[in-house]
Amino acid sequence: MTTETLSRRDRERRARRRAMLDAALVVFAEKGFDGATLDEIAERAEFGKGTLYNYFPEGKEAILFALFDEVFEGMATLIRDHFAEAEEQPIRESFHGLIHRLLLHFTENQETFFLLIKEAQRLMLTQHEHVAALHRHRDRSIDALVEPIERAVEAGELRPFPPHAIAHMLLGNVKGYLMYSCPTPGCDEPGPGFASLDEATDFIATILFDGLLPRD
Amino acid sequence: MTTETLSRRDRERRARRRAMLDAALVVFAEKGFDGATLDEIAERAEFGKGTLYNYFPEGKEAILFALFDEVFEGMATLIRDHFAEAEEQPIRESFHGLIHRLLLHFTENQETFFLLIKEAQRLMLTQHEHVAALHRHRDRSIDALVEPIERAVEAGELRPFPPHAIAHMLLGNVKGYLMYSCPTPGCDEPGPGFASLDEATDFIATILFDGLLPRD
Amino acid sequence: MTTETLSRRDRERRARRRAMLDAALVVFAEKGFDGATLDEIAERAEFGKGTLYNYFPEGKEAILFALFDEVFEGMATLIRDHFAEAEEQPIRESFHGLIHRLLLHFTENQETFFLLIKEAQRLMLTQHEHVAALHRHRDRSIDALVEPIERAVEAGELRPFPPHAIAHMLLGNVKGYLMYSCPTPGCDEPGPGFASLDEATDFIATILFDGLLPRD
Amino acid sequence: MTTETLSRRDRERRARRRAMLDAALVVFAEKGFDGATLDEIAERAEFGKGTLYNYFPEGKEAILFALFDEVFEGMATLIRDHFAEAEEQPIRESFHGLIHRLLLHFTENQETFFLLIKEAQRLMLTQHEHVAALHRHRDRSIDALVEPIERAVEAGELRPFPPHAIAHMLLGNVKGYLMYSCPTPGCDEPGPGFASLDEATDFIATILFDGLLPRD
DNA sequence: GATGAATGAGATTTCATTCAT
DNA sequence: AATGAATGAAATCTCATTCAT
Repeated sequence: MTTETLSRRDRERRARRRAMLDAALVVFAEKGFDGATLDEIAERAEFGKGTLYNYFPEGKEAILFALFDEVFEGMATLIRDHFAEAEEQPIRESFHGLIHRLLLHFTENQETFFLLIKEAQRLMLTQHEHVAALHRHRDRSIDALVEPIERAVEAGELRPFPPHAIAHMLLGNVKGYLMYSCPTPGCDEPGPGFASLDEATDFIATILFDGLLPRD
Repeated sequence: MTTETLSRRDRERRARRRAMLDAALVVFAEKGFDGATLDEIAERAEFGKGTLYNYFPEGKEAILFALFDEVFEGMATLIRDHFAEAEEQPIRESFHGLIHRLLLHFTENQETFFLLIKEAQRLMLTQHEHVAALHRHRDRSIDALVEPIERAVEAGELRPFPPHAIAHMLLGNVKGYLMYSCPTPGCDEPGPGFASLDEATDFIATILFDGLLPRD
Repeated sequence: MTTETLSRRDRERRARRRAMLDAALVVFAEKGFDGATLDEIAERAEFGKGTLYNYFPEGKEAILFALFDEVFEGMATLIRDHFAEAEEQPIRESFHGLIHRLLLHFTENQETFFLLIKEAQRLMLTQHEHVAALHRHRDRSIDALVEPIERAVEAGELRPFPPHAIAHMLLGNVKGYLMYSCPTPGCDEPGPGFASLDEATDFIATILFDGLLPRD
Repeated sequence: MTTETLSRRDRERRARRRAMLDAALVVFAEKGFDGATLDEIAERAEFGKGTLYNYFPEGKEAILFALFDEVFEGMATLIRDHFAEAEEQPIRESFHGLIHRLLLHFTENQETFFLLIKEAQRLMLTQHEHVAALHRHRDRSIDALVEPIERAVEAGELRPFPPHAIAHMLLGNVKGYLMYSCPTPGCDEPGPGFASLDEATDFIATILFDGLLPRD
């Protein structure tokens, strides 16, 4: 009945929630939201199906959105952390580093990437009641990018395009490259794309900052 | 019983198939594959639900893949046509024109775009038995791009990146821009992005060919 | 494709609807609304579970209310028919006859009676969204009674109580007697109450019209 | 550990049981047995859900039957008390008083009335394993009525009908009137029926003892 | 060939009950 | 003894597919 006991309960509760979200992420990433069943999620999480409803009383969709919370927050945090650390770098290096981090992040957390592509993008083109929430989620990553871009544009270090547009294109190119390089699932071949993350990073950064036309 | 009669039947058959696919495209684009029901498709096509099975005996998914056939073929044809017409142009102009055409195409055929984003991308990250077919579909557009890119690379007009990779990034940037500029569905606001297709085209072309760093 | 064909379809459709309602009545009467399952109703009706939803797309409750439609209409019709036939009779004979008919009706259609007691009465004491509809249903029987009662009251043949109240008590006494005389289900004993319907009718009519105090 | 301590425990135990039954009565009366959830009952009783099972190890239904115990016992006691107090009154006055008490009792304890109508009546028309217990419960009220009725019949003060039947009709008319006068739940209108309990009592007593036909 | 009613597998969700703390 | 999280059986409902007409 002491704080110790309470905090143990609390810790356990969080651990279970975590286990459920982990399981759900894997299943949603593989099968997609509609293809996933609560049975499979519960089984993978090693809980009874009903227990899911203790943690997410609003049901299946609430689990998806809880995952979105984390996934988008993770991306925004990564971006914010990067700029906090790379404050003094010239713009190209700074973004080169960010692209590298993002590629690494989504390579190491492929389920996260799949969830974004399969479910977040799909829902954003929908009249779903929570689209707005989704846009707000995405905008947290965009917003973290906009400020440094804005400064660079004002300093004349980047072409004078709308910072929002630039931010979207930056993330879009990372996602686009990952879609391209993604190996066909279930097939053994390694997938197209560059052999190393460094090369991939250079490729994206070159296109974005230098363009495909050779500069003499 | 003559060829004339037969060909009339044939024409009617095709017209019906067309009507079904048109209806399915609209419904799939709006609701997504899982959210769409055959009832709704049949009703919109003004046919009985059973008739769908006369034209697509393999069922719901067969309709989706028949749409993919058309949608990807349409994109590949657009690309091929463009290069057939723009044979003599310098590389930047030529691709500038292509980007414009693609933006126009997907703006005028938004359902097509939604289908690609919502369903084709999703399925490509799946172990679905027909992923390979999907990749082949996509590769027809890519292949139509690769040849001119290859020539430009060899002529030193483009940086020496793998033509496949370049082709993917080109299409990826068009899709990325469209995702960005797409208005929130159900909301009246116009959506972000540039006011005119020309500006959008310039934006994408500038990023891709000249890069975000100003050239002096 | 002629009217003949169409009317056959129509007849079949109605026959199926009938079979479903018949099955539902039996199951609802035995198990109550909550205790009944669609599986059991479908099985008893010898249809697939899904077929129920073709006929009652609004689901389980819609079936219940469709039954109420019939059951209340049946009761109201019985009352109206009775007074249409018994126009010239003195008031006591007329109502004596009605009581007899009602007892017979509910004895022969015990499921109907059970449905009224178990579900209609329960729902009427509820904030259910369709209570109002239920009251209107009941009022059709009451209304059919009120007119003759009103005339009798005005003619001084009945005590000057509100006709509505009298009508309710009349039906209430029939239901009350039936509740009393109803044999314990599942038990072989015959149930209390009078041996014949005639005696029961006399009993109810005597109480209602003459009172329990002997008139000298 | 002394008797005092034990009896305090005992008193507390009873108080808790009471609180649970009070909560259950309210919830069962409003939602019905099937519609009620143990969660809601526990919350209203301000106990943990598990605690309910310490007091009613047989579960939800045991709570319902514990309520029946009290409700039927309350009715029987009311009847017995009445006749104990009204021993010397002439039969009509005596029953007039009883009717008044019953109306008052159920008006003041509407949940009790709802439980009887919604659940007891329903269960009595069921093959439930405890129907017999329910009948026995009801018979305690009936039995308390039968004796005075029997005496009155033997004394020629009431018509020579079976006392059981008369007892049932008496209670049935009270319930019937209450069902009639009950306002539509959720609706603001006052409900039909007489303005005062006294008028209602006169109405019921007149019907039962004097009949609807005017005595000259 | 066109039709749409019939079908039942399979999905989400609820909730009485159990039991470790 | 009190608790409430865990549980899974069982319910309603949906919808792709079949098939008799």
